[in-house]
Amino acid sequence: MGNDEEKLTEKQKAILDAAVELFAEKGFAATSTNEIAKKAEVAEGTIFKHFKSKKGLLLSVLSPMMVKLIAPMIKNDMNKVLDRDFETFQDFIRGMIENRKEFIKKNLPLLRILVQEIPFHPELKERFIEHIGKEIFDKFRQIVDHYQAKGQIIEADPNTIIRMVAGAILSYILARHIAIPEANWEDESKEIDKIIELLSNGLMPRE
Amino acid sequence: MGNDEEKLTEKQKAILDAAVELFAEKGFAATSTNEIAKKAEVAEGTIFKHFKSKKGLLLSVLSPMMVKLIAPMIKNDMNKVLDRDFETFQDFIRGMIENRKEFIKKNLPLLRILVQEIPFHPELKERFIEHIGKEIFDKFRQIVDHYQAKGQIIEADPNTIIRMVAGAILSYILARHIAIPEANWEDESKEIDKIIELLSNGLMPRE
Amino acid sequence: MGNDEEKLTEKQKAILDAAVELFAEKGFAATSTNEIAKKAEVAEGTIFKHFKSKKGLLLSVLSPMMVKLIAPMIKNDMNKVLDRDFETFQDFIRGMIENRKEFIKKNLPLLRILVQEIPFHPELKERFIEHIGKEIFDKFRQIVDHYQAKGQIIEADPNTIIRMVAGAILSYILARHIAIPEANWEDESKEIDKIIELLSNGLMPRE
Amino acid sequence: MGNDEEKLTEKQKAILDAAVELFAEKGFAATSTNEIAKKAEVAEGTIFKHFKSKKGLLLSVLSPMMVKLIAPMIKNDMNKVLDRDFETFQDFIRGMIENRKEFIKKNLPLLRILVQEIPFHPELKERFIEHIGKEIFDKFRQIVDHYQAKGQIIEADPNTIIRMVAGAILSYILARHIAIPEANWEDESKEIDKIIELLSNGLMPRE
DNA sequence: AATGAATGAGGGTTCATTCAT
DNA sequence: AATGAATGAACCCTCATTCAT
Repeated sequence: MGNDEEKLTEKQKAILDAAVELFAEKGFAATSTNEIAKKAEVAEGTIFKHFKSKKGLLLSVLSPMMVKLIAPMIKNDMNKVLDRDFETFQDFIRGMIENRKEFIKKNLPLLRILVQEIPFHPELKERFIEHIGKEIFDKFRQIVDHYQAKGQIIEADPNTIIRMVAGAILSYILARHIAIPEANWEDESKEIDKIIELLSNGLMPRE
Repeated sequence: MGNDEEKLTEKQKAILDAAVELFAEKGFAATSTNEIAKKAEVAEGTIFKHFKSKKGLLLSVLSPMMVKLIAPMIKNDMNKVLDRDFETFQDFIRGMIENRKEFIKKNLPLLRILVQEIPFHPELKERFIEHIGKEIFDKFRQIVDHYQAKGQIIEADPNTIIRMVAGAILSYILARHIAIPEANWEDESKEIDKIIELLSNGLMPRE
Repeated sequence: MGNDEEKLTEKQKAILDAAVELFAEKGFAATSTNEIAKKAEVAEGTIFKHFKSKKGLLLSVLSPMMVKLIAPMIKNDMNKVLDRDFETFQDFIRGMIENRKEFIKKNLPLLRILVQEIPFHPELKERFIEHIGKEIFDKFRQIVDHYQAKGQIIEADPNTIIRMVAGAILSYILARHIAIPEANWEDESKEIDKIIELLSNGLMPRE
Repeated sequence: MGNDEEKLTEKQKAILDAAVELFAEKGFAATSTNEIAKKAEVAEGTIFKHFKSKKGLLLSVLSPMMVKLIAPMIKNDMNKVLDRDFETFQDFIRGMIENRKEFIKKNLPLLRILVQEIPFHPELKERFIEHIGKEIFDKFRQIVDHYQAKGQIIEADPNTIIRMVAGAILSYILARHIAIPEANWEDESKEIDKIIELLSNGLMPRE
């Protein structure tokens, strides 16, 4: 069920695509397998042949995105930090965002489903926290340590720092792409600059 | 349907309480009116006599909390700012949080339902944005202007500032009370101090 | 339950009126007591205080009309025939129609309910056939005998004659007042004349 | 939903049969889909898979009979009249009845349902009047014209003539097969003879 | 591998009726 | 006499899932 995209048949892909679209639009519980089958132009039985149950379909939908969103951070970003490809913490944040921007935009519906459904599926939550949240959190912590050691960021509680950074970025993504996409937003990289600036320098004027 | 709590009968309260608990636990779509009736120790028909439909029940559950969460900000906080009861921006944020802390803790399930269901109910979203979101956003903007005029916070884009503050606070609430309440957290007011400190001074050391 | 109209309270009348209107419009089974209560501006419980059950209400609605429609025929028409107030069979038919015209027009909804519901309520059917249908049929038969004896109508099977007359009149009422009231009809008494003419002289030309 | 009988599966036929029986016996509104399912020995869901809704089932029940009852009149009877297969108006009526006798007897329950439900389902009424009633009425009118031109029937208003004939036949069918089938009826063709005789010669003796 | 007819449990909702007030 | 809150059975319908083809 942890399908690598390459091994999927046309029908399987059609089902997954339809499921993503509908789960994101109406929520998992409010989407019927019948609707999915229709949108995927597939018989209802076919869904169950491939994914065993509706829940299995949900997991198959979410699994690959978790991996793809998280893995590069652990593999690449960390190394780039250690190899001094990111000289400053700001560079790191900008780089991290830049690397995921396209992926996130393409997979917004998936992210939405993940965020929506995690509270209702303990296995999902557990899997996410244990295998992914912790790992990424650890990596992030090491990165914070790294820049703290270099004296680039202050000696505050790393947890709070991480939450602050994550909160700033996520609240931006949520506001821009999900909550009020209809507002007139500036160019994306400018918005990101503003966030990074504020994050690093705070809200109070420097003397 | 916009019930003042005082006018509710025992049964109505029992239904609302049961609904809140179950909606928060399993989500709106995955909760059956049958379950609600059982938990409220009421006949299923009674629910529909009072709330017309399952969706009507959802609205009746969410309406009062929206009002109670938002109204005081507009009425009280703003005045306190103008009356210099909050000397600094930090004081304002601390005061605002302090005033809502109890309410939020008592109504966490309701907040959760609101956040979970808003994406799937356009009327809800509209009502929230139009009648509440805009008003509170305007107020907040005035407050930012006020402190910017006093030179207490930098001249950055107010939207970004607001998102930053809100993001920091919400990510704390989410992390502490919903996502990983099982982590070992420090005393709440200390955590709040850390957030405010970081928000105002930023992540980079002041020389 | 066989209420004489005089003894009814305001509420009872309101209930009966509302019931008549709704039963006629949507049918007995498809009308809810709740609707009746609302239209009668009465509490739902009140209906059951007075009429015991929904079916009881139906019977209370239909009982008086059966009596009023049928009784005069037995009491008056027959005597008029015997007293030679109706010289010919045609006079009799015209008189009978004339006497009931107003009543029927005013009570079309009731007639409709009666016709609609009789097939589904054996007691109703039985009561109608036993106590009313037979009596009126007997009377009618005597009348046919009377005019046959006078040589005014042919010696055919009285049953067939009665059915023919009744069929002609009813199909006119149905067509004009229920099935296609929107067609452009001639003046009512002219239509009646045509029916009587055709009934008595038949479809074939008299040489 | 306008099913040709041939294309129906066993289950579909069973459902339709059960529905006809129950609708005729208790009326559409008073028949539950649960009952139909049980009588058809089918799961309740199956009904809705095939007929979409209870109302859809009603339409599927009635549609084919409307067609089958009416179509032959337009196609065959008219031609027979023109081809002088029916020399007299009486022949025509007798032929028309004869041709439909079996069908009507087999489909009495269906006729009953049609008559009972038409008043409560505007689409049904409309469909019947527009697509069927008008067509058959026009045909019938042409036939009356035809025989009037030949001098076989009098020059009265064709509408009245049609209503008279239809009323006579229908009141016979209603009386014999629905209202009081328990009465002791003569042989059917004799009854028909009597009706035709009365229709053509009227109630008054020809000197 | 794929279908879609069939299932029956359970969904939200309405119902006639009761009963304390 | 009148109310209307409360009931729970029954309503129509949808659901995820199965299975013969």
